[in-house]
Amino acid sequence: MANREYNFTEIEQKWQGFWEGCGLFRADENSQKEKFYCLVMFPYPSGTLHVGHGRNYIIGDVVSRYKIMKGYNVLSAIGWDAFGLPAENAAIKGGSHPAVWTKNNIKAMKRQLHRWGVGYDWDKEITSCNPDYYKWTQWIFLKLYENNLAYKKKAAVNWCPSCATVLANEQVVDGCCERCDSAVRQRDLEQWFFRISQYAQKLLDDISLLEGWPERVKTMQANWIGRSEGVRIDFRMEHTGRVLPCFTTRPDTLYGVTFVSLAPEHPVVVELVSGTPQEKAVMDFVEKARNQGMLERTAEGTEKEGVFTGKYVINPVNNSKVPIWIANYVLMEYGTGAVMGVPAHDQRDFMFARKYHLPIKVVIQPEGKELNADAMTEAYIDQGVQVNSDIFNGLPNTEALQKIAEHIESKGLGKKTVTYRLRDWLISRQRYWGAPIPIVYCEKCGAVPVPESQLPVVLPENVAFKSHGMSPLASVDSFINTQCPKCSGLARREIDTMDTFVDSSWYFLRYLSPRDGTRPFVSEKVNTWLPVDQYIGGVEHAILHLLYSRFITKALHDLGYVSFKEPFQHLFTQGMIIKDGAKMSKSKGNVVSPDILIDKYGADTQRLYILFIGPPQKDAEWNDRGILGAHRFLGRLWQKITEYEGVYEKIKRIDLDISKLPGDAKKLYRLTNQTIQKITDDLESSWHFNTAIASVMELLNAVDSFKVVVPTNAAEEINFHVFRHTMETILLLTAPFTPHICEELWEVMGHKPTIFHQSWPAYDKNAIQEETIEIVIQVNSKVRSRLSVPADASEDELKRRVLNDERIGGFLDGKKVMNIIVVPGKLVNIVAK
RNA sequence: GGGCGAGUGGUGGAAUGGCAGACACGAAGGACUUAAAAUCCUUUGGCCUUUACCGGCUGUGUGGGUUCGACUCCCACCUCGCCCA
Repeated sequence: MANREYNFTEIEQKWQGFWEGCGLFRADENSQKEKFYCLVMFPYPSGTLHVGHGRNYIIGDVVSRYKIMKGYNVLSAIGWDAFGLPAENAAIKGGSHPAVWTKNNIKAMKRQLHRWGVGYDWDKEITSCNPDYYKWTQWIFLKLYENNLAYKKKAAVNWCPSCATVLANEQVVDGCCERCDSAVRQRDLEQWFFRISQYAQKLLDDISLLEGWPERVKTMQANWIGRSEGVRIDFRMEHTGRVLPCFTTRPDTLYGVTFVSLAPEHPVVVELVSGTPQEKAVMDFVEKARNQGMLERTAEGTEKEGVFTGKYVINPVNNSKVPIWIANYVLMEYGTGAVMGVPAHDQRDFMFARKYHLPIKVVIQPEGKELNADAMTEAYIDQGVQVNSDIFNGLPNTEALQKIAEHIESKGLGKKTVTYRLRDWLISRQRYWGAPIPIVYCEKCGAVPVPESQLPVVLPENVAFKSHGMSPLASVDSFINTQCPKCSGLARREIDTMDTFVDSSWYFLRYLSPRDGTRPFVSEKVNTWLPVDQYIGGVEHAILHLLYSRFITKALHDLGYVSFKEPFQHLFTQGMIIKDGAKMSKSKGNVVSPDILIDKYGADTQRLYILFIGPPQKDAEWNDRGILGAHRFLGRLWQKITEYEGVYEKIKRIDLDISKLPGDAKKLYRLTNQTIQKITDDLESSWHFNTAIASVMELLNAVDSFKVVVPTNAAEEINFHVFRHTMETILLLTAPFTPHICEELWEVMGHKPTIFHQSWPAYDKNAIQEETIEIVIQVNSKVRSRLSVPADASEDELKRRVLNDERIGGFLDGKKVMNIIVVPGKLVNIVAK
């Protein structure tokens, strides 16, 4: 029989069109089936996709197709995280307008997604830079603002003096501007914030609800939120008697305080030194520290530096007078911006004290050795017993920690406090290509929110991009000048735009009603479809995007818009594809383009290789030649099935019964059923696509040595039945990975499309059990022989046969059998001396 | 410095207490071909032994431990990656 050629280009186009036409991925609103919301992180349209990106979409597609076959009503949608800096940078460099640049990239990437054969409900496509989307991003801002979850305050921003512009954090590379390399300074500007810190405890507590999340992502989130319990201790300033609150997690070291240090930004600094001899030195230091940048200031290797203010505070528990210093390693953002210095028991304080010759006082002695302040070379931070601590002497420090905290609180000298590392979310960007913040400033009324009826605040298109100076919006008069919604007087619009993480923190709600012009999302729909059953994306979003999305969901929940507390039930983080030892990136020049490979081998080959390359949660090294193995497998599958094209329809179907099959057929039929079990297991439990594919390859290898011909007698017909069953099973099991070829071959085997409306194969329970098994015989844990026995052989039977084994006899000569260990179904180990 | 993850043939990887290296890639040899590609067959961790078969030893970053038995569990260490300081 003449085989057809495997023309993957033609086949892939044919089936992509077919699925689109039959609406395979169109989620059914009225279905009785159980819902399954499968979500991949929507891409930033940066240009074109490389094979590393592909992993995300292909995994998502495998899950969607598998769930469709499992009988779920699947929702799988895609969109574009389309606001962002690269588009604007391209415009500044003299390229096209961000809108055009973005639109072109979306077009290119959409084509790539189609060519991979990944299926989405394209009717639900959303683009975050379109007014019909960002109108609702602005709506969310207003809701947060109305509920005191959005506010404005002065905050330090990154400022490049040479470009005369504000920089986003990601534009600051090693403390310098990414464009001109000049040192970035901190500058105070009015900034918009979301009050995520108000949700710190809920975000922390509800991590326990995230059962389907990787442990490490949950740990990263918990660390980022950074809850710490401690005590606010009110020191009094000697010269005024006013309170200077210090936060500490170690109240047990309170008697060891020998100085207090303030953050350079601390508001009390100016009044402490103004008009004093220290003023100049202190203010110079403050200026220097502020230009140092947070990261550098707190880095372990950085020199701890400080300056004395000339003033003192009184330690409330022992009335000792200690100097107030300013120190670069103290941050205003943490605690109260003032910390007590305990050099004997804190390493940074220790280094600081040694540098500036401040006293060191030991208050915790370790068990069994004597600390001597003068002889110490580093701080003692571990546990011990209190000394020099008045009424707390002799207590273990862990106990004293509680007692001193209670003592402080009962005497009104401070309060037990919980602090979080999590800061409020700074959402304003001094940038053009983002959703405008819907606020206007009126001389009479102040900051006034734009009423919902006037949304969206449309981003003007006709603007000039300059590499220097303010955001392009600052010079668009028609945008800036407006009427106050309250008093109709003259007003100016806010020119800052929103962080793109705001756009992406709610897009999964919009997929359910992407064209609804009256509301951001339909509560009944999102309450039905969410939480997302499976979220798939890169681990690089483990903190920010996922935390922001959780926050927005919780805020919407508390405001009564959604009924669920968490947006994502299960999270899967796929590993990166590495090439030449590095992450694929344009700048490194190590990207592999999917288009060339699809032209040469087809999308199915590429999908199969990406899935076969290794376990998907781990990083994997790309090998250009490795793809050949995947292509060969598909070629052999094609060959095997098309060889009998036309025969399948002629042979009547019968039910197979393993007990009636001859030897070879029985073996193949059993292996086929075992493979169904193995693959289903791999997909359900661990997502080990690589081993799933390996076992299909093994099955196909087994088919190679199975004798099958176009049947002319009853025996040949039995074999053909078994062969057909195996090949159909292979197609069903492989369809989620390589959908086009499987769909085509399904048709070749005489079926009507689509294979995805077939149910996932179930294995024949009678057919997976082996009749005879091979038992390994060990002598002193070394394999010495093998034995073929019935699967149900008893332990005694095994022992008897093993000891009678002729090969084993030689190894037991002159030895005494001490013990025989039998592992049923696996091995027998004879321990002999 | 802390937390988490990883370390297995020439390469990607498999095995989560029971035959280490499944399945692939690459390589070597062979078949087909005028030739090449494609395809198919055989071999393929290292060392030793043997004409050959059959064998033996050794081997999962390093060093200990638990166990009849350890890539797998425990302790210490080294290297790399990520996150936090």
